[in-house]
Amino acid sequence: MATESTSGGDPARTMALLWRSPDGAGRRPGPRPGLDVDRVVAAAVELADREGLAAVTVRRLAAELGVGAMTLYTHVPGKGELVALMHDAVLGELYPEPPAGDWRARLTAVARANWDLYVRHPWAASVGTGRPVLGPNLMRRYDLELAAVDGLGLSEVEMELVVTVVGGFVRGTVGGLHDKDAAERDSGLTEDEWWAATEPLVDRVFDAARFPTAARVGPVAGNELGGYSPERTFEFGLARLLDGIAVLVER
Amino acid sequence: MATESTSGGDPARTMALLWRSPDGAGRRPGPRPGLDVDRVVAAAVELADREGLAAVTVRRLAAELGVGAMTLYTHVPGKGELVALMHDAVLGELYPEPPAGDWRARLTAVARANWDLYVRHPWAASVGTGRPVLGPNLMRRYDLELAAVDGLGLSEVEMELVVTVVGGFVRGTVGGLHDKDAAERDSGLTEDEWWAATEPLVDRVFDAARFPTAARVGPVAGNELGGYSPERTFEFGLARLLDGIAVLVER
DNA sequence: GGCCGTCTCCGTACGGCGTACGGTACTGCC
DNA sequence: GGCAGTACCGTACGCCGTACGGAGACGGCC
Repeated sequence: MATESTSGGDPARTMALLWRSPDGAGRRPGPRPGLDVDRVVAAAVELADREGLAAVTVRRLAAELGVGAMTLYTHVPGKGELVALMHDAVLGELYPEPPAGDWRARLTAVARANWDLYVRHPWAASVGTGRPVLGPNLMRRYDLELAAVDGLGLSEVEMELVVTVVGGFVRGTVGGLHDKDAAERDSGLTEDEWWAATEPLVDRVFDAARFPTAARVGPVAGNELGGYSPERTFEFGLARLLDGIAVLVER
Repeated sequence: MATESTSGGDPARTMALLWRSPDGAGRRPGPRPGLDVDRVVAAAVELADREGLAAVTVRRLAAELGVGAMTLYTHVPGKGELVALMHDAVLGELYPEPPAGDWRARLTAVARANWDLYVRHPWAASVGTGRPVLGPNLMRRYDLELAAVDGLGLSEVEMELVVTVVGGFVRGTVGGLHDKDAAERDSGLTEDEWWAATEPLVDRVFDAARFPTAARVGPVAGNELGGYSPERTFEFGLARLLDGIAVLVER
């Protein structure tokens, strides 16, 4: 699912940036910086929210900040690290308060908080997690989400699996939202307009006898859900998933 | 989640290619074609399986086929359409036989078939679905998966939602696998090597008092699962999801 | 006060990408 | 035999990320 890599240069440098570790020395000689990591990252997040992660190019971002392209490399080692910093930055929006209530309320809060985050920052769902960038906000999320399933009599492994499954479900489902946004942005067509243009083409090839169930269900679902509806899918799927976890928890 | 767009040129041309509609005329004047769509798509799929979707560039693919870069444009309108054709092509591997058995067996078969497909073709999980490319194999999948949840007393909308949720879960979970592959490929480090290099950096900043649950669960889960384990997540999550769907079906 | 070393900023350039355009050579039909 | 339509593809354009090196600002030291 995720396509945007975050790997790149020196991991120690990346970690230092993520945790904003002071580099030891105080004011050094040289001109006063006109820019800092936080401003760069904030502008990048804002740009990605507005026009998608693909619009965040070094030149574009630099122009938006009113500096030359290569200036960004003074503050950030490279594009990969920038994306990592953006990702950890938006994760910082999660859980102003830790999830509370009974386990079902807590897990619902976890799912909904992640969903809302990805709605605000759709690009964030496509940041690769193959080598998780272990920033402070990712750590905090991991900790709070595990805490949300603590004390239920689950083993450590089960706790980890529950959290991962819920997270994977949210990411998988929100991916549809992200795709819709991206498609609308770079085709300039709303879903209705697209379907109006596509339907006649489908009719020409679609054989109801060959796809009987699709022919019966597709139109009904399409009408009732108003096309593909990630929100409905999220609500429905979350309810099913929680019912399934209940079987495990309340056994 | 998905980042690879498939949009682009004339939808009618794309549909004709996907459905391999004969274009009416027989042999036309001109040199004998040395290449056709199927060979291009097959080579692209093979290359993507081997080195990831990012390795499928027009120049690279053309070189692999022993032709000039621009030659590909004779057979395929553009990169977007190529990806669409690749996607529909691998979907053709699904369901040599329709899922059979009771509903739980059928839905398990659906989930596992998609999982196996994405294991064979990890890049396929990152092909955007914002404007689904309505090829014959996507249609067939949609039809067969809906049929797998037919006759359970679910409404049309519920049928669609169940299928979408299961699909979203599989895609979301397999995303982890894809990320791992991609990260290993372009960092050259296995997960163990990466963790060995990263752990000391984490220890320097990680504060067990600040993240108590993570400090307790993380190491246990890490050891027992051998790092992040998408396979275990899939098995565990599928069991929970089916239990939850059972509550709906057997109400 | 002057110098040195370091830092910020950034112009230029390189090798990639997708693909528009136009040219060339081949071939089926009249 | 000529023509029209096709397959192939060299060149070029505007993007991308970023390596490299130079210019100018500034703190610390003498």
